[in-house]
Amino acid sequence: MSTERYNPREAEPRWQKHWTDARSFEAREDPARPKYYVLEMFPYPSGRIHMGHVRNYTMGDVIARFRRALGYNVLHPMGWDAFGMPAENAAIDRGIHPKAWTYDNIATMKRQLQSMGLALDWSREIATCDPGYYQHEQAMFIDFMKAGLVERKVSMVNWDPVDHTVLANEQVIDGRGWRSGALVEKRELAQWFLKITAYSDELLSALDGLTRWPEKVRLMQKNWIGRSEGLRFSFALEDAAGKLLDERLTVYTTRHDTIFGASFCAISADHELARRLSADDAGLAAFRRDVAALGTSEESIERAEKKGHALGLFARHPFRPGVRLPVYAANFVLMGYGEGAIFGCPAHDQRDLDFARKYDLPVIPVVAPKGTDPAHFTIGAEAFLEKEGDNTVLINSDFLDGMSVPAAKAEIARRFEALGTGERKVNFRLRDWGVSRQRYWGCPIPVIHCAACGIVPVPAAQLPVTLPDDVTFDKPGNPLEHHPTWKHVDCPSCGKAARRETDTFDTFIDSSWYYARFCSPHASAPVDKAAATYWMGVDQYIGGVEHAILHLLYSRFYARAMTATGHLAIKEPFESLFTQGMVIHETFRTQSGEWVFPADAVNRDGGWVHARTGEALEVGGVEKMSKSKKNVVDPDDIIARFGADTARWFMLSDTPPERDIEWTEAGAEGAWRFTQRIWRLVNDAAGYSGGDAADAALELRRAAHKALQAVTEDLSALRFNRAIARIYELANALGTALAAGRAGAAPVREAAEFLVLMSAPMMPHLAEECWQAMKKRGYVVDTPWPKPDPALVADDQVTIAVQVNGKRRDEVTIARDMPSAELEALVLGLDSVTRALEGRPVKKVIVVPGRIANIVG
RNA sequence: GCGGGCGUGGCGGAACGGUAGACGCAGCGGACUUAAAAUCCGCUUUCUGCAAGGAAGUGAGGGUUCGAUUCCCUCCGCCCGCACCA
Repeated sequence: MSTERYNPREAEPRWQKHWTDARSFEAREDPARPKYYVLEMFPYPSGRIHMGHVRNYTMGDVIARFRRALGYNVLHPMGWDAFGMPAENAAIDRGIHPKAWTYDNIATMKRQLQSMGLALDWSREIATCDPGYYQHEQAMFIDFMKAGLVERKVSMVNWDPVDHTVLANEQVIDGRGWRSGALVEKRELAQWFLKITAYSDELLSALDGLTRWPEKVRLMQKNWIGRSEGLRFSFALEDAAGKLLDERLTVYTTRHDTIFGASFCAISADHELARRLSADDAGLAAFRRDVAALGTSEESIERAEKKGHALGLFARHPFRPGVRLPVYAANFVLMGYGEGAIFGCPAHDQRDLDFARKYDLPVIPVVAPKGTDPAHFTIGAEAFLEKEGDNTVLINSDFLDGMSVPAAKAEIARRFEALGTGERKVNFRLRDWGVSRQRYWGCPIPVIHCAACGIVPVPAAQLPVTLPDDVTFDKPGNPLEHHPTWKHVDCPSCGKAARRETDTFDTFIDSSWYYARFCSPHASAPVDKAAATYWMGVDQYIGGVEHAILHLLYSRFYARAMTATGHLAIKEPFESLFTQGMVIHETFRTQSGEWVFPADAVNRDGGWVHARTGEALEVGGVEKMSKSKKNVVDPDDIIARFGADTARWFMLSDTPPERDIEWTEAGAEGAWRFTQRIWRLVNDAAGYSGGDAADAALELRRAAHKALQAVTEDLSALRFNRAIARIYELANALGTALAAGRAGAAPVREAAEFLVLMSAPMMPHLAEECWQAMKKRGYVVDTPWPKPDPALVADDQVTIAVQVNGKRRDEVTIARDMPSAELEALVLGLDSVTRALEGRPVKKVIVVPGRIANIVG
């Protein structure tokens, strides 16, 4: 029968309006129903959505619609991570106010997201730059202060000279600012810190409970937190003349077993002792400047040469009377870890060995493979590092000789503890979270600096501290600092003139609790307890793996801090995490190396040329879509050409969701053809009046129920690409049945209905349109997910392979419940088996019911 | 350097230790059409054979097993994370 083509341009906005008018996706707490909270990482309003957003939000939407059909009360909200530097950059570059720029972008991107037909509860929309949102952030910060989770300290910070701001360690990548790409310098500033390290152990151990997180992400967080068990102890110090000093030098080590191999001590250039001594030591002062200049720059990435400056002090070996170790300031010792001081054991640490060779210090091996003669065990250019499973013993180590490494560690720890100069200590790589930023477009830090009272939190009644709108961006640095009046306030405590904090929060704070705010976006408290208790935690969180450490670790910390201050009652915010792959695309460039938009590249006679200039083009690699390489495809264009359903379908087809997906024109056209194919099949099925041969009907019903079973399982497990393959199979089966004309109207309609309902999470507009074409009552969006009939899912005839010595030689179709003995007799009688045996006697027959029969001969 | 992951047709990819290559894309052939588009049907791992069939085949090599893409070991290649953390 002839049917008009399905026209998404007309149908999609119509259904979007229907869902909005019917408030289909507005969520309300309902204790009687099981809840399901699905959340995708909210976007930064950069201007327009890109294909990565399309993929991310489509996945979340499929889950939301699928869970809804399964009867869950689904919460699926959306908002904007709206503070951040690009808004200020736009202000600086183009003179647009950050607020105007941000809200314009939000309007554009909201329209784009709506055109995708997402099942979102827009009534819960939040923007982090809205005072209605950030006032709660400020209130909670003050609560955190009271709970001892906030600290102000002078610290060495990473200064981004382009953005004029401080970066967290995590925002420094290869010595460069994560956004500006500028080489980062070191500076000292008074900063606000959130004490995430108070939860180091907890954040680490709780990872074990996150069984529905990717193993990879858990491992990355584990390494980031970096727990190590070691010993902290102190050396007695003496001067060059051997006179004992009052001061002792405290070091941290995990290799206390190698204490007898120690040949020097080294402290960080930023160590308090080094600072003090540099006052009277010009050489040391110069050395400290050199180290600071190197900072986190490229040279250190390329493993700068180990360098030190002798302090003229000596550490007395704790177990070797008369032996003393020279103390250096060294460029490879980090102030931020342990005590900022170490003892060097060159034989068993490559850094220490490099250092010892340069300064001609002794190299004494103290650990060697069992059975090695200590007299002949020497160290060359490489330190001897233990590998797991090595069978080693201590040598050259006095009372430790002959012990294993763990036994030696235990003995040394015991002796230090007995002496009272050392203790076992667990250390973490994780540092406290510096949250101060010298920027305008962020949440103001709600404190006041008073000459008389010191730091005074802004009283609750005076919150929010809102950003002034009248700012200028004509000079570098923080506009809040330059503002004529904003920072001048009276001290809430003494009433005298005081100064507002002009720093704003790291935007990672904004995104560390938005998931909780979505539970009650209009509540007067940061979080409504009842709402959060009902909705939290997030049942399925979806986003890019680039947030594996920062955002996810901060959010885990925030959930705990909020719980500690009574705002929440959970620990882990995200029960299940899924990290989706990127969208990649072919690249094209001209002979002169300029990138060309794929839309401008045309294939002519087997080669690629520029559509307008005709210039020959080179095909580059398939890479992540990026504006700089111009290999981008605009979602608006795709939706205008094919409709949202096609774009959504393509994003889920073929490639597993965790892998990178390549956007191809051919693939998009394939998805488009399939939307039309479903439309035709459904229309044919709706008017079907074919025969009703029982076997044909049963075959189609089986195919439909099997597909339903498989798609249900695949969608539950987020295997979208497999679910789609199953839907194709059912479409093929239905097409075959329609062409044969023997299946009967009821089975055909059932198959068509399943086809529509199963594809609805991916192609919701088309599904509604098909539902109407089939004259079904109501709407797909309100229709429960069908249940497969187990009797139809299981075949009663099975085809099993017949193997001889593990090689497939034949196949037989038998009743599913045929007894093994009967099957054995059957396969032994096959000609193909007799031939393959070549006269050998049968030794054994292995029968796996329903799968295989293997004859061993 | 340390840690993790991945290698399957021309391409994206399927495959509870049990018939490798489902499904899609591309390609080839055919039907419909004045023609094209659209659509529908068929073929499509390689080698060999007229065919029935046979042989090889999941990065390479070995092992466990009646049977290995799947489990174990060694190596090669690619990707990602951390990177002086004592």
